[in-house]
Amino acid sequence: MVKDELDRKILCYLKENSRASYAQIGREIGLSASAVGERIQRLEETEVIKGYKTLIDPKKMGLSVSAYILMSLESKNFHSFVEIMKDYPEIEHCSRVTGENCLIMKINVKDSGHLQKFIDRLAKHGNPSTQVILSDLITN
Amino acid sequence: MVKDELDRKILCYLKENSRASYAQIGREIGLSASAVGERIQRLEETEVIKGYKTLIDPKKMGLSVSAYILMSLESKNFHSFVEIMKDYPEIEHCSRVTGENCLIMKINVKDSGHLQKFIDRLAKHGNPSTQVILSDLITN
DNA sequence: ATTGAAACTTATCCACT
DNA sequence: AGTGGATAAGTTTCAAT
Repeated sequence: MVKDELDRKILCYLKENSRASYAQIGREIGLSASAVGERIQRLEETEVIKGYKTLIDPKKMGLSVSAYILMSLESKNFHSFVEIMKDYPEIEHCSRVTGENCLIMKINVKDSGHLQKFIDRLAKHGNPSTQVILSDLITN
Repeated sequence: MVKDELDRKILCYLKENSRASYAQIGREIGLSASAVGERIQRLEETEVIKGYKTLIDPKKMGLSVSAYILMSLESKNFHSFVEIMKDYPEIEHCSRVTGENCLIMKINVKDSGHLQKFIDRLAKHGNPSTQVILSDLITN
């Protein structure tokens, strides 16, 4: 899948600037644009590359409060909640983690009122524990 | 900054596919490529758009264990640790959250041995509490 | 697996609106 | 603030290696 140093260089470059052109990457690593294109196509097909995302500032979209919520669920509710959760637009990402049916999610909400409503909604299904984000120190 | 529905449509589209061409986005929302380009340039300048990232599967890079680590630090160590931490390649992202000098970070490591070493390194500065990721349920 | 050429598509600039 | 035309740059495909 990731064959050699050139693949790693391409991924390293794309990671931080997914809008870079093949030509630009090629100049950087000493390869023709078409070779870069073919390598990237292979990395996409083998799902080494899982997508190209744009980082948008939630604050500038009117979502001024971000938080991590840790939540444990009863076993019987777990899978139904996971389905319900997919329709919550507040959730930026969510992972299942070790511990008794535990989830960690990152959310973006308008304000503390919205946060409260969101927590109340979660509390119907489990025990959410919230930690509001003060600042992002590292973002890769 | 985000002026109207067209801006929101552009951001919504770019969010999930940051490699889309201006022409392609223009076709989608009924605008010329040059108009799309000008809007995106403005969204970049006003930092509504904070970057274009490629999602790479850590497992396919030989990083088979991912985890969230919650960590509280002593007040006097906090800022020096934040500087040290910036050189840890294992950290994918890290946020300061409410609570006594608390951090939440997401990390990717090779295996459980690597995880142990990493936790030991953190433990010199504070009290890390680790939750290994079993699966990603939502990724936006 | 990489190159370079050909054919096609896109980006960027600018005059016009 | 958007359009459309012109030009430079980029993408994609493919034969050759």
